[in-house]
Amino acid sequence: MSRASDRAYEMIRDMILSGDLPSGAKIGEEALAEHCGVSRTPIREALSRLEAEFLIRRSDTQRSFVADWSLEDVEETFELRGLLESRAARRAAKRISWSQLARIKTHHAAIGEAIDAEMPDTQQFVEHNDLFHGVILEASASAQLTTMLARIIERPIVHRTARNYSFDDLKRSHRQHGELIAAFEQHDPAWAEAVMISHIRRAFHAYANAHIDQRIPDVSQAAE
Amino acid sequence: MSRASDRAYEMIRDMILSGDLPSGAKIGEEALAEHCGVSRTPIREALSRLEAEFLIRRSDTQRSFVADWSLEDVEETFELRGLLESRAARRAAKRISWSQLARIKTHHAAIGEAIDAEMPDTQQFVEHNDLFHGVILEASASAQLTTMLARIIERPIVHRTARNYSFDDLKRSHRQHGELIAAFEQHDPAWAEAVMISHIRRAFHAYANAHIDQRIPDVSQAAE
DNA sequence: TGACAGCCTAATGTATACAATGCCGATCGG
DNA sequence: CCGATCGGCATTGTATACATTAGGCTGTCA
Repeated sequence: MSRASDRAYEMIRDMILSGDLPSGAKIGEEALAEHCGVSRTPIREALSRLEAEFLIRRSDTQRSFVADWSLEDVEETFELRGLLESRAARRAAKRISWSQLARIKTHHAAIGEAIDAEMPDTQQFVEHNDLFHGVILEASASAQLTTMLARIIERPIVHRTARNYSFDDLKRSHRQHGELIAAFEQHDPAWAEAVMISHIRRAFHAYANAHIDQRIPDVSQAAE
Repeated sequence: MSRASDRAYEMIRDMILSGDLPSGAKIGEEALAEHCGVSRTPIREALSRLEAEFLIRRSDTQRSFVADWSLEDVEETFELRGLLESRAARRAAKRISWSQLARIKTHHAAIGEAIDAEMPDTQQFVEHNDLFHGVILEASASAQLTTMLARIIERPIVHRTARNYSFDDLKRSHRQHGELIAAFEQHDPAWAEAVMISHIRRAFHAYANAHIDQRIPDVSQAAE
């Protein structure tokens, strides 16, 4: 990630995720270029990627804006993610290797440690949660599924989900991971798929409950 | 969108689909720029889009090659498409309006005419087949599903498809469309979803049978 | 006073020059 | 003769200047 366009991509993405760039804000290439300390060329490349990931949207005349997410959009995202990730789990159950299973158990254990502590270690939870799901994607052996999911997971909602988890949510998530492992050990596609659907569904409701009567992405009360 | 990069995109895509650029061929930006009569800037943009649509693959050092599609890759594509399009059908069944239903019936009738003729009118078949599926996507009311599917389905691929369809294939496709309409009229999500899965699945096997003991020549042979 | 038109500004699209980086071959040493 | 390393060459990454186009502002006319 040493290329300028990659750095620009991460900077802009972080600005959106952190709320520095509020929903609906207009994005000028020139301004971003100056802010990121690069020229417009890598900025344009970064914007393309962000558009593909639905973090920004473009007007009919190619002006860029930070995407604003309605609750319906959020539910759509979770629906799509559940669809793709459950299919990945199904494929993974058929193909997962012994070493992949071993790795997934390692991450499972790490997550267990993270939430067994007095104060749950969210950092460690998120990190190994990503790795856990990453192994499933790898085992699914579908480059296309992997690519499509990668574009969804970068989304703000997915990113913020873990923060909204209660302690019970974290434990339930961990238990579902355990059940996924059992399904993988049995090489049972239907089981793995069902658990994954449930897993993602739960994540959605955790999110929805946390934002029950709020307008969704207004993290940024302080507009510049 | 911009004119030069769009033209470049279409030109390169057509070269790939027509086989002028064979699978695995190396793609140089400079060479393409000269061939398309534009500079490298729009070429790079076109290559990004083509990569997102899996028509181009990039090496670890960003060299571009025409993607080579194994039979497994093709099946993956059909699997993904079936997954997304059946979900679109399910959503559409719940939401489709009377006027959308009317439009879909119009296209259904047009397809019927196209294949009832002495010589099937593939042009008309493909056109209204696109519109038929387009209405379903519209009725699904999911921008994200729509966008993702747009990246999977390349129109020229669909167009090429009709040529590989036997007369019976065309008639079966038409009958399945009729069943989809029935499911929509009943607003029966499960029914619509099931028919769509079957619809896409059958298309895959039509493809597989047509290429049963051939090395996959290129993407343009993919069937719907 | 309101609406339309034309210019002006600002933003995006494209071209080109330059920088950095990977690839390949040639040459030298074992 | 084989392998490794170094250097030139080809290709991609970035910057910048220029072209084009959208959108706003203002002035004028009804």
